[in-house]
Amino acid sequence: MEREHHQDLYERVYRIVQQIPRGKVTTYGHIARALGVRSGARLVGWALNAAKFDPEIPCHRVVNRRGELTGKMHFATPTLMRELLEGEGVRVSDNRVDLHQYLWVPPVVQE
DNA sequence: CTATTGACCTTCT
DNA sequence: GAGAAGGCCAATA
Repeated sequence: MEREHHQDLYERVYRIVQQIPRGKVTTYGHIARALGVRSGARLVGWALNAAKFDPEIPCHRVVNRRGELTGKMHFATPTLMRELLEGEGVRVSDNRVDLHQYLWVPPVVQE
């Protein structure tokens, strides 16, 4: 049995982010909860920050619990995240998306 | 090595 | 219902 290292956790985060359907978004808390760490939502942010230059990972589909685009300033341009979401049909108003309409809950990862 | 910060969340007041 | 505090894990100074 392999012990869980942080790299494995990062890999799981990337895997879930890649599974986010186009036109949908999810939150850091849901990803952390799907991974089993209830209060490890900040880790998701760090994981995405480490792979924000990877085009294979749609980091723009991850928002905070309020639906705000808190990570937009960490993209190449401050408006890139919003433009990517709008390009997928997600309506962004006041730097915020409607989670009741676009939220996608990731399945719980079982090992 | 300790202290502070960070793309956050839950719970208590 | 809104606001404050605590907690969690990892990275940086």
